[in-house]
Amino acid sequence: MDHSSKTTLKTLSSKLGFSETTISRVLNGKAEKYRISKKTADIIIQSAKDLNFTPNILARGLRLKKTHTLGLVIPDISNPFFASIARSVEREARKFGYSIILCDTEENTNIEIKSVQLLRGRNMEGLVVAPVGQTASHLEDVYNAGLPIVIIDRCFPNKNLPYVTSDNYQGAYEAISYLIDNGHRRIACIQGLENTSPNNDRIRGYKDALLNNHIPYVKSIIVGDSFGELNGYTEAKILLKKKDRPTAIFAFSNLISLGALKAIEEENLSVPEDISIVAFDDQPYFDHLATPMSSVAQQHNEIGQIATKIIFKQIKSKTSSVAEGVLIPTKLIKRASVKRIQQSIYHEKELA
Amino acid sequence: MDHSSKTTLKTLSSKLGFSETTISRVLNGKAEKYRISKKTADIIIQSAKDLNFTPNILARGLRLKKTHTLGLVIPDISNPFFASIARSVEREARKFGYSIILCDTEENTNIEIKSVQLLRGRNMEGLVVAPVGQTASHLEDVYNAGLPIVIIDRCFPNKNLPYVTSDNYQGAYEAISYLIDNGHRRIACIQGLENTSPNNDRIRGYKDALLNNHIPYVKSIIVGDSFGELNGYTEAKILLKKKDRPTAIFAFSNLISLGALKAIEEENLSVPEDISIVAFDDQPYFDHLATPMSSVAQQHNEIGQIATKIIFKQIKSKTSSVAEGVLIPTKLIKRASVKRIQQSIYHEKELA
DNA sequence: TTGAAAGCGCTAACAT
DNA sequence: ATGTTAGCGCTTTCAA
Repeated sequence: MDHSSKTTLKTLSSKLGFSETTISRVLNGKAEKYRISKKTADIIIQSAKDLNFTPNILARGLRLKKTHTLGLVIPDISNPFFASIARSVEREARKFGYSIILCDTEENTNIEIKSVQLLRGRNMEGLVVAPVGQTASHLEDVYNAGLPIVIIDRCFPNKNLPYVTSDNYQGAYEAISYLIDNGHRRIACIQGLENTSPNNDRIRGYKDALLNNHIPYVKSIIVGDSFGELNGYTEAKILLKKKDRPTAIFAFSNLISLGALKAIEEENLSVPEDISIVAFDDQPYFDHLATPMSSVAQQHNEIGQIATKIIFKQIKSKTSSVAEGVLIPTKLIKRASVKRIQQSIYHEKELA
Repeated sequence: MDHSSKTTLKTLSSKLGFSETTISRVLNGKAEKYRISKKTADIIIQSAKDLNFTPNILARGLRLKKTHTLGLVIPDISNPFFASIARSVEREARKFGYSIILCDTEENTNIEIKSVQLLRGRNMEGLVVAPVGQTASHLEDVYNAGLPIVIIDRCFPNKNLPYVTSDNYQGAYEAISYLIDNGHRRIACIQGLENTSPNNDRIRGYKDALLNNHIPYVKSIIVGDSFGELNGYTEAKILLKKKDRPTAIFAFSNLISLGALKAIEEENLSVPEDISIVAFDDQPYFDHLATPMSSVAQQHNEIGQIATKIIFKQIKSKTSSVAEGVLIPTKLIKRASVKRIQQSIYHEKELA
């Protein structure tokens, strides 16, 4: 039943007769160091408890220039991919006594820029950023200004910025190889936001897999422009109505795959009989879909945890040296959504 | 290419020759009010921009006792239900220039208590809390101490605490009525954490629906103890092996329903032929499951948004008066997971 | 073993 | 139309 006015060092000081300094020392565990008598220390500690004293973090932060807070910037926290990552970042941070300010940028670069600025003003000790898009100078500025930062989910190859991402190239390469091994040749990609590193890397993996299997690459079969569900739906609709409908779709995100499924159902087609599908990013419910969905699983926990560790490393070293990049391996999960099909009689291997 | 040392009012003051006060005034849009000459104002604004000045929020917060920050306490941000809510809370807060500190309590009351304490120390202006469990005195203390707070997802009927939750009673009542209308009489509940308001209310809805349809209530058919996926799996396993296997399952959360589906598949049974199922809380992928899942949809956005509005109302009024509670209606979504079955020949209506 | 004083960066009250 | 002073609550010299 404490009064609503907060207890401060001053309160305690006038109550107990000791100086604020002494009280501060005791309450920060420095009693030993300053050889404060056990008796004094005990009194102070007890009294602090009784009066429900909690230090004002603002004041401490102002004085120490330490806020014990990290900024977390995410394009969409309701996307389970980012939610999982947020969870592991928060947990890892909490382990070290740090809190998280969460900024959702709604996939909007302007909001992202504002958020980063806001977080700087709020004296964050570090930033974990899953950037929306194609631009990164505002992030580089931050890093160069000495504020610890780590990019997740994407990276900017020509910028000096630490990052943690899945090995998108490898993941895509394996997924496409798997489809090819099952006889697919007309494999469509429904991509996400163009000119972002995950998108680029996945396309590279796609192309290389085709190349290594002597399958010609047809540009028109890569479609789409966003990682959202709607994009998956719209693009799948169009793909399915094409005369030379693809035999397989590679969806660049879990949301895209959901949208594609909706389109497939609407067209009265079914997976995998009429069309096969593989999604990037596994989800817990993929096992229970009408047709269990094959996917490229990303290690959400690892991404968040390692990113946070990198932040702490920077905080400790206080040097924004040469940025390190970490690639987290993906894992191909084979489920029923991929059908083994007859190779076309025009397949060059058979012609040869 | 600014230097890494931060620009402060002092910096600007010595650079421009104006006092910190004047600069502060201009930069806070109070130039008019203090009749500061346009020329001066322009110089200051320009210079602030050039030197990339951002006010130190800690200092301002310390001075004004305003942090423009809300605490958001969530049991599991990777649960899409909470992620959606977090998103709408963040967005609503941002609209009013507020930021969010996110605390994930991992469904652990101790972490929750610590988080609330932490957030108090961090001078949050308000708390949005989705409590883990059955205890609430730490939350009531906060409210009584004058800190704005709103509970979401649950409520504590005998505590004076503002809350926003779905109308769990009504949602359950409708779901069970729907099952009954389809001929089901042995309807099992896989419940979440007991003695929490959503759980209690859903059970009340369940019982009343049975009662109004003259169906005897069998206690042993309500099982389970957590809102997680594992609980759904384990309890479904047991239910399915019973001699008088229920004809329908009412899963108290989206995660529970996922776990139940897994068990059903493992037992080589299928939905809805062998067993019908309805889940509380709709998810985007429910449409695409092996059997599209009937569900009681909750309005995630509304919950988050209204909760945040209530916080702001409290912040403005500065009185922790009598707490208001808001019930958000749910919506029953009928999909293929419910089968119309023959009524037993022993049904009392037919006997009568 | 303890305290006094200064200062982190900001804004509001009180001058002029 | 602008400046001086004080103080938010904390920690860290420096002093005793």
